[in-house]
Amino acid sequence: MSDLLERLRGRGWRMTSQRRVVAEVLDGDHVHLTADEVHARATQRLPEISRATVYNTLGELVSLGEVLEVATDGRAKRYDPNAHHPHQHLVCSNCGTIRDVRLSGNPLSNLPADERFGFVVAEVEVTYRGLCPDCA
Amino acid sequence: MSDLLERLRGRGWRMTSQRRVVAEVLDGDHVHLTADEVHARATQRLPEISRATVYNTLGELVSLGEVLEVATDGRAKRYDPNAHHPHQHLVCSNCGTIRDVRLSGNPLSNLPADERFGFVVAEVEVTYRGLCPDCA
DNA sequence: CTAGCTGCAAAGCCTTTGCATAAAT
DNA sequence: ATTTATGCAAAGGCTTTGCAGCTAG
Repeated sequence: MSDLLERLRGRGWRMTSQRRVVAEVLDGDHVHLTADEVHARATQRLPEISRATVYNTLGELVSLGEVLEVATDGRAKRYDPNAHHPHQHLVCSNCGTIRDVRLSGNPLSNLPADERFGFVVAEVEVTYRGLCPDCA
Repeated sequence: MSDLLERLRGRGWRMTSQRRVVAEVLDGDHVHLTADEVHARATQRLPEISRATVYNTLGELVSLGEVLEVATDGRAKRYDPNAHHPHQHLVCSNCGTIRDVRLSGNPLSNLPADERFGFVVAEVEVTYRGLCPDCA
């Protein structure tokens, strides 16, 4: 359990009950919820919260750099609150489950400047695809 | 220009004019088209081809392992015909352009067996995100 | 007070599906 | 002849948007 809410307050983020609930639902380790799952959990605490607000809030957290969007082929995007600790993902090709892993080296250093085709590279995303223990 | 069509014939893939056109449009280096772009280009050669057929065909090429799906956050999926030469992607966060790059080492070896959480890992996907020369 | 967030409902984009017709082997 | 692909149109999932009203600061 990290301090997502505290960080947001510290950045002067306007706080509302909806935003607080979204941030609370999202916070934690190995959390990779879809927008719909976030909405479902938020609804348990705040029955009137709308899908639009969940989407707005998630979009904002992503812009702020406090939450990462994880694109999984075909399925709905997932949201990862662990944006401040670089990590990689193990994704199950069957059920879509995601697990965080942490590698030793820095994958960015694998791409020398002279192979970047003029791109200004900001981040690297490493995804291991396969079957999770349950599906294998 | 590789020999996608030849490989497909060799595998006993039932050939139709629609499928041929899709495979032709897709073939080549540094090609990363969306389904809609494939349809647009295919339509130039074969005006009656339907979107459904393009989607069906793309899905089949992916199942056959001849084409890779590239998920880009939010935007439509892109299709990469270069499935037989392992490579990584440089993706522009602004315009979505994709470029292939080839690293020296094998990224899979970066994840030791004891950090796989019981997953049977089949492949690694490495994506470098940043701004392309035009957008930077 | 007032900038800006919320909820609703409608629309949007991308993709899939069902079924009758057409074509490949 | 038989099996499989095609096209159409409709539906589906996920996400965004417009706007009137509400709320935090």
